[in-house]
Amino acid sequence: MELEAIIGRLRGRGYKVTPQRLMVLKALAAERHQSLEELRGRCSGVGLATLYRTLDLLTGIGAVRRLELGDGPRYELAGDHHHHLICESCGEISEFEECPLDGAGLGRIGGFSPRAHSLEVYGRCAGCR
Amino acid sequence: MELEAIIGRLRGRGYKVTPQRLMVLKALAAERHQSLEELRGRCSGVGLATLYRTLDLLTGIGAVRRLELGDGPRYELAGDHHHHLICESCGEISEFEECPLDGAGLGRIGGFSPRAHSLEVYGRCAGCR
DNA sequence: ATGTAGTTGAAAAATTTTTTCAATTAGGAG
DNA sequence: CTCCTAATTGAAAAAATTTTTCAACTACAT
Repeated sequence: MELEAIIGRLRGRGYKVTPQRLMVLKALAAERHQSLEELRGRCSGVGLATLYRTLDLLTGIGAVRRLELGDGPRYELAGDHHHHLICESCGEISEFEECPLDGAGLGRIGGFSPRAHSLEVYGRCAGCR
Repeated sequence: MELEAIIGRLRGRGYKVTPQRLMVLKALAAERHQSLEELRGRCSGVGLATLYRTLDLLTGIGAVRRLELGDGPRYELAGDHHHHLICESCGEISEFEECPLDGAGLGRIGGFSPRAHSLEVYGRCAGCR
């Protein structure tokens, strides 16, 4: 399970597995690309500072991705590779899994060696056309 | 010239071309992906609020892109299509023009019709390998 | 030259994020 | 199971960032 792996990674690095951290992880597992406020809602009892600290920690160990999709940061579990579609009309955010870079891939670019990438696509969702 | 086009667009939409706006535009033309502080440095005499307002305005009319590359927002003229390489070791930001999506292109994705996209590549720069 | 809507700077307000610090707790050692 | 200790937490304060307010100013159409 996804969460188990993250918990293992926390323990492996000497971090404690606290109820607060578990709560944040479960909140993240419940839905993708959530804003801080949404996470707050799902993590009642977890202090604001702890929420920030936990997201920092999880981002640091690669368990969480911090997104900037247009209005304020969002967070999601970093588990699977996918990209975001942002509707410029209604603001809806959706995902797609078929990475357009899969085929072409990213070889060395100049002297730069890629490790990861993020791709955001802006346009209009089905509903808004 | 790039700036002329933007100035035209401002006028066309009923915005005034003020010395402050020109100063911000020239600052943006001087270098890519600048932080607010860098822009501040190049725009002496321009009030902070005006700088924010101007960047907002220019972003609104599509003349400027606001970037989120890792630590704090950055801004650049939206003129040409390019993407960013972010070195995870030293933080250096560089660009590349050859868009990997050029060939494959982005057709309709599900019901979503793409208008633009942004791609950021994280890895290690030549110097850090 | 004039009038006016748009613009500006400075300060205040609002928002967001980080830090501080005393109290609490997870988890290893015995 | 109990103890111990370093890690963690919450609340409040502080810091950083962004937006708003408002009176004075100015670009530019007429």
